[in-house]
Amino acid sequence: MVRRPTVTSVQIAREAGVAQSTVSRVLNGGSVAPETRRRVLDVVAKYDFQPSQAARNLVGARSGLIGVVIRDLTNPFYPVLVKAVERVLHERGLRLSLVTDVMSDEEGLALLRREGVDGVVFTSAIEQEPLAHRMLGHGIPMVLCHRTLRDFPADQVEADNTTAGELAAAHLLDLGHRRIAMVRGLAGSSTAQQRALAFRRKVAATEGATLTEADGAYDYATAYEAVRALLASAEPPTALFCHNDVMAYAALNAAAAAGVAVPAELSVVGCDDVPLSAWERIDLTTVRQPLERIARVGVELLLDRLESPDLPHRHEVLPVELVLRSTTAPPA
Amino acid sequence: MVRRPTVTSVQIAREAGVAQSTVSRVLNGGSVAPETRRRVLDVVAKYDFQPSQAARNLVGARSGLIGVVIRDLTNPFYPVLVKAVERVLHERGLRLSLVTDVMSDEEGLALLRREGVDGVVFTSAIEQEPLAHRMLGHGIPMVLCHRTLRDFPADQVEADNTTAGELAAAHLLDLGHRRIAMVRGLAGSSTAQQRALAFRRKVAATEGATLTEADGAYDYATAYEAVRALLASAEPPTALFCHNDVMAYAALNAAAAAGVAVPAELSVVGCDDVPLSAWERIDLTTVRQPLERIARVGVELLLDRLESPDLPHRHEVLPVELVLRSTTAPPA
DNA sequence: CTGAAAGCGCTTACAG
DNA sequence: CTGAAAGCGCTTACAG
Repeated sequence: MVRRPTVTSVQIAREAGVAQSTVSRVLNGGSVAPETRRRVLDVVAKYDFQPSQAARNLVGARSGLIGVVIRDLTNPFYPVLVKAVERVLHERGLRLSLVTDVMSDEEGLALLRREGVDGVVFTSAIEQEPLAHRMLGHGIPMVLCHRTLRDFPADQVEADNTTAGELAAAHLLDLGHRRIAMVRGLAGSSTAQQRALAFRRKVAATEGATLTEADGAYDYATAYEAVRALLASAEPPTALFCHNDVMAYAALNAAAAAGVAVPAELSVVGCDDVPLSAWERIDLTTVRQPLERIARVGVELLLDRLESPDLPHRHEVLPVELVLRSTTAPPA
Repeated sequence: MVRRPTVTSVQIAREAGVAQSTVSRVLNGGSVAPETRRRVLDVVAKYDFQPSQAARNLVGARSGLIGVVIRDLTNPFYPVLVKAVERVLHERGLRLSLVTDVMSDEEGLALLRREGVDGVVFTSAIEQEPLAHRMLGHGIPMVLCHRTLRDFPADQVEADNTTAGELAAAHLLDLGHRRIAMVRGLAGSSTAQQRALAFRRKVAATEGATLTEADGAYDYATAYEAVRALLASAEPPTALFCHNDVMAYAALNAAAAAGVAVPAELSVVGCDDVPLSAWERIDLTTVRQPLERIARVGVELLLDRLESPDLPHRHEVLPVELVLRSTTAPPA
């Protein structure tokens, strides 16, 4: 393939009768005489000139690229998060470089390094998993956004997952449920750990309440199977806390498949409150995470750090709230 | 911010005792003596060297970047499409540069030009809208993927939307419905136009059948309101064809809100068949588009064109199928 | 097979 | 305010 011809700043300079460096100054806001600036901008407009990002990155201190590490884009949680991150980045004139589960951690890291990202918004950290540590080792500024890591030397933002677990437990216990189950999120994720811990503690403190747990890995299919098994057991639970909304949908669907009425025979509480959950056909009682704010604060922490690398690390915890809808009720 | 120090090919060369161009040859598969190659690769491995993509882009004929233009990432249709596109690109060693509705068309085009994308997968073409034409005008190779444009000089792939409209109409008519409504997709989109035309034709050919139309713009909220209005009319339809699944979900939810039983009082057919539609709580009868194949064929058409710019334009139409689930039944 | 050199298109000191 | 020049880190002919 032949490189298609592109207008460069040299050609703009020639046509405007100035030095190439003057074109650069006009575009980057250096001091230029008004008349000169006008002449240059006229030629820029004439060709709709767009300076090469590759050349800029090569010479400049920043690439304007921010890596965003997620996992499965088809989990409805992530598009909401990515969109919010993208919006904030775009407001600041930054671009997003997406790393998903289409590639391995190894490949993702290599890509972000080759692309020279200025920083990374890491949303899917897992304890005992080296990717986040390796990134930091390569000197890439990073914010842990949504999922966090204990004692990790970086800025972090997350929802108050402890309160999330407590709110879910308190709600189900207050309704009178005692045979309770929990479908956990991905092992090693801070969100699952914190929600599980808080939920367990609250249930354990209640006379006569029993808790069964299953691993749902934040995955629809895994959770569906886990709930199917729970409902088929000798003493099925009357209430279920799922660590995210997607697993709660799986629970609702598995219950429907098993002929178990929600909420009459089974109460279900999720966690996230993605838009789907408000649909009449779903109408899920869930703990709302402030997703937009998590994204915005995450990006802002990262940008602050790019400005001031020596700032002490910050760790923001954002409030959650229980959203009551129609998937919970007192036990039969 | 200070540029953080990065290992370059010059340093690799020095440490391996070879010329910098030899390092480049090792990495890009030029002819190098096995012993030399080994020495270089040892040093590359020692530092986990990643060559700068910016420098590569600046000098090379290709950037390895493919623009992917979508609109709303939170419409569950797009994550599926983007993921499929990303997977194919990754198999070919290419990266994706995402343009969404977070930015204007103007900004998106400027970005793709600055980034020097090798080509663009355009998924959201609209008739009477200049973005696709302007891209082509800038000499950017392009494939119209999913939505197409009449007489547009580029490769195109789409589902057989005419058959989609016919299948939906035939199904509802066969069930005995005569008071039928259609919620149209975005005006100017080929998908909405083709589906509408075929559906109308089929209904018009049926004695006694009437068709009411509403604009849903492929948007949940718009469709919800449209269906609410339809159901509140003096002679509400007994069957509904929505031009995509998201609008069908809106219809199901609006029906639930209005106390209209589906399918007893209202049959609903969608179009897409995204994973959600198979959920027990939704269980939507819909026309399946081969999304993965649309994405794969789209990327392949584009890559073929990058290899051979003078190939005649191809236009692929992929088959659809009706997926019967529980949102349709004979009228009461 | 290997090295020296040119050059991709910019930004950024440095002079004037 | 403006221009000439260096240089970012690579790939790609071109010699040898």
